[in-house]
Amino acid sequence: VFLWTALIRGYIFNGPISEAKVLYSCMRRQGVKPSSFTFCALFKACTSMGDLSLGCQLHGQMFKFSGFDSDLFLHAGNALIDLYVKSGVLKSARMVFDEMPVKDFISGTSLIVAYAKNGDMEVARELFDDLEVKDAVVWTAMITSYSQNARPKEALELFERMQCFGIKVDEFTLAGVISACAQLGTTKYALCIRDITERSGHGPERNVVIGSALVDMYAKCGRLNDAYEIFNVMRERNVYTYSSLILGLAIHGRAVDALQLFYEMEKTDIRPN
RNA sequence: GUUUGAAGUGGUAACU
Repeated sequence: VFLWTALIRGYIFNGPISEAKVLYSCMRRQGVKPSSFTFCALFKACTSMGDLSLGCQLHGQMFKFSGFDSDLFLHAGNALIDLYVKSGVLKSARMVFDEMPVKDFISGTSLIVAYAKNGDMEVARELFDDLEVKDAVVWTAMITSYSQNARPKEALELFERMQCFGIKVDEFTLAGVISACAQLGTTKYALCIRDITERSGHGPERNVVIGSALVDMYAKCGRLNDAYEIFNVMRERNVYTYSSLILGLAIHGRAVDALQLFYEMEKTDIRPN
């Protein structure tokens, strides 16, 4: 079973992936019992091929070989959840998750993001609260989910808790939090988050995402001079950066400046969308 | 005294 699984993985890595399926059939014909490692590899193959129905078949077969240690089943379960989430069958993904004796934040994060994208923040939050161990990724996923669902207060509330727990904040977290501050449109949070950003070492000079988010935030707060200041220190800019500042100028009655900036953008190789 | 094989990698910015 070790060799068969290794071979299947080889085909997933180097292709053609469809060979993984053939190998599994051969393996079964020879009476070799697949392990949790085998299923893990196969689910991964299904995900890259977009073959949901094969995944379902294998899911059924996996029950016949129960008796995997629960900590080994974790990996296969996560791979299966990944397949279901990416195939858009959230219900099946959730079923697998609920039936896993040992869960972790890897598939937990996938599910939280999937529910949040459906606008189901209550379920997402429930999953989040139920996770016994949380890392920076799942904290960030939950915070940006609130942010993306136009619930900035909850995003900031959670961010505060994250800091209390001493979880390390990175540029992904900051992007979501800055967006939340922009939605509130008040200077109160803006200055505080600016400070946190500076201290984090992910300043606008080097990071175009953080820079654009800050430009947007200041623009929404009506602090256009600060927005310009950020814009000017940025080494790299993109269509988000320009759009954020143009919009900020436009909604604060500075139409001429907005157009002026648009003409400047046209001189660069950044194309308007 | 030391050392041995295959597995899940999820979260980021504007407008609409």
